[in-house]
Amino acid sequence: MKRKITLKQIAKELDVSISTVSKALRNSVEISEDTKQKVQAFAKLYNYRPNNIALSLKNRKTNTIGIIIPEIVHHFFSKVISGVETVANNRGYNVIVGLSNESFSKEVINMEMLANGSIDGFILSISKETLQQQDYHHFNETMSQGMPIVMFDRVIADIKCDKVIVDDYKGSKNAVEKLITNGCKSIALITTKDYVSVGKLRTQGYLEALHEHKMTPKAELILKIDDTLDYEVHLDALELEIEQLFKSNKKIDGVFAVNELYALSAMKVARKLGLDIPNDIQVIGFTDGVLSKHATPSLTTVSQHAQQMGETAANLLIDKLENEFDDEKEEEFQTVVIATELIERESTK
Amino acid sequence: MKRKITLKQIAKELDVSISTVSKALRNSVEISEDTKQKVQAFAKLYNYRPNNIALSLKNRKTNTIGIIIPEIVHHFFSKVISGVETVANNRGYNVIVGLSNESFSKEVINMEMLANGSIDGFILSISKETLQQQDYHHFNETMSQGMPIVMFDRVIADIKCDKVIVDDYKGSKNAVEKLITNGCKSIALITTKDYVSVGKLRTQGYLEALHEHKMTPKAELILKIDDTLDYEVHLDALELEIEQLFKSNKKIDGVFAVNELYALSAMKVARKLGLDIPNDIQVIGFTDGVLSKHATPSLTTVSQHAQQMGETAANLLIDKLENEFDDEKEEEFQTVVIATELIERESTK
DNA sequence: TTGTACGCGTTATCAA
DNA sequence: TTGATAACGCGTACAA
Repeated sequence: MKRKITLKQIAKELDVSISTVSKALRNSVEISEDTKQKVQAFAKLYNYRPNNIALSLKNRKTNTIGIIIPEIVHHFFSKVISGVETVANNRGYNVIVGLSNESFSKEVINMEMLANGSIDGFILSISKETLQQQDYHHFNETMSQGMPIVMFDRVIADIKCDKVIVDDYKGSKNAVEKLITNGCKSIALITTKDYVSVGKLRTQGYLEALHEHKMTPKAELILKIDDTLDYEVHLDALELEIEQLFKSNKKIDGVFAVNELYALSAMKVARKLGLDIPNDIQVIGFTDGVLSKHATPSLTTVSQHAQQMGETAANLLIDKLENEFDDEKEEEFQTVVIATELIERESTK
Repeated sequence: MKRKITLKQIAKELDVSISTVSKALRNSVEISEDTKQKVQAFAKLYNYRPNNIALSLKNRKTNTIGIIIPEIVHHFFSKVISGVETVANNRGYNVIVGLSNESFSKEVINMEMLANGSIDGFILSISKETLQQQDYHHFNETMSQGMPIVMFDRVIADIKCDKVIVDDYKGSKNAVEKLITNGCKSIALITTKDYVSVGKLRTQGYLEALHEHKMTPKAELILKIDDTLDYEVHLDALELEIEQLFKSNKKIDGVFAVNELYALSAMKVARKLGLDIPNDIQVIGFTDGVLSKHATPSLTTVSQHAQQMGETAANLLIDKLENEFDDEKEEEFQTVVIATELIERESTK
């Protein structure tokens, strides 16, 4: 078990100084051809590679970006990571992953852990608990230390940083309009509590679509789910609530759900009640997931282009990292909006 | 924009030496109470945290583990990461993720990038291309440099390192036995080409189960899919092949598929051909995925306990990292087998 | 053309 | 009780 070879060892072996070796390997004109050849051959033989950590320390730059997400076992987030990773790798960066598990304290701890020199900047999506508590000091502190943050999907308007979001509002509006165009007269909405910003925006899109088509929103058609519950319990409760909704509003002929699971649950309950999809009831979900594609019937959804969100976020962050010259200028932050796309499948006519 | 504060700056501010500050912060008995208090208060005020990179360089230990997987947008792999991350965080480690995208060269490049000091050890699952080319030099080189590797799921018997695998053989055998017990007389197998070790083992389990129940395996009931194709093309081709299989073997009353997608496709085709599940045909898949749970009918599967695999791998790796005292002793490698579990749902009787 | 010295931030050892 | 020094591995300005 031989340790990785260092400049020092090469220098010793070849009986030259460390800096000579360093220069020779970087093909400096200061060094004679002879020495260069000798050193380079030796380095190649022993497969010399500069130590990243030493470089990071010296350059005060790690070439690593940290990504903090609420959950990794989730198609949307893993797709975002995939996008980040692709761009990061192409531009010479590594990606280090932290999971908040939707917990405020884990989010804080993870960020502190990484902020102490391990990374150059963050890409993150805020945990539900943080959104609820509305405690954002850790983001501001991180940035005040000169570490840039790019937020995606779950963002906060008040925080000054780059952001990548989806046009939740417009995407939802389009989806609901699609249902209206398809002839739905009584459209239910299955959404989350309002503190999740995206849930709120998607709800607004729903309302606006109804409004524009002179349809009166009815409170009894809007189901706001408390998604802080344990997953299994949540799912059962969800189905019960949806069943209740359908039973007390027999006229429902369209459902817009703000995520994939809600949409699938709606389809399941509808089937159970003997309703045909899409003839009796049409359903649209909001997501990029695999479930939609393979469901029976397959689910029409608003696609978020998660991969593209990740790529965009990574580019924004790396651009910022590599353009620190404008230190004096007032910092400018961008918010990139990724267009959604309605993917029509079998759950709509 | 204030940079993170360092020992040096604190020392300068308080007009003491760097080493005094360092010792005071670590509560050394060498330092007077007075000085300690002064230094600690100041450090707290400025939120001092030791720089990880400097520590890594000094200690030659990064407290970071690298995980290389073929694909992150995949329920199984993201669950493994989740397991790794949980254990790693609890034991004071960070996780840095590299994706091979099933490509040999990306796997090599990613590993080289991380092996140059960024991490202390690897957890990985081998890419398909690597398995096909059977070129494993990068694993051996990495290990010969003293960097431990723990492989999971897709492993190679010849490589000497710790491994975490699932009892693919037994899991498959159990699944097929379940079908037999449930009365299936003609059981089809949908599997991958043999170079994917897990595909091979699962095929063997299938054969053994038939054998033990004195059923003769028939070549025409075994469908070996070439899964190197592009995903979309692959899926269409897959369904065609399955349809062909069903049409030319009308007696098939049971299907065992080595992954979730194959199983779902089988169900889809069966439905299309007017077969009822589970009455006409019973289906079992092999995986941990979400699809199985939410499919219609929900799919009986062999669960791999991906999360547990990740946790086990992380513990193995960290144990090894923290027990390097037995340098002289012959290194011992373990292979931990995680038991599978048959999760019965609606696709079997 | 080569080598010395320094600094990145930290800790450990030894000297004062 | 405190401080100076060396070392981790590297690159570079400057001296020889």
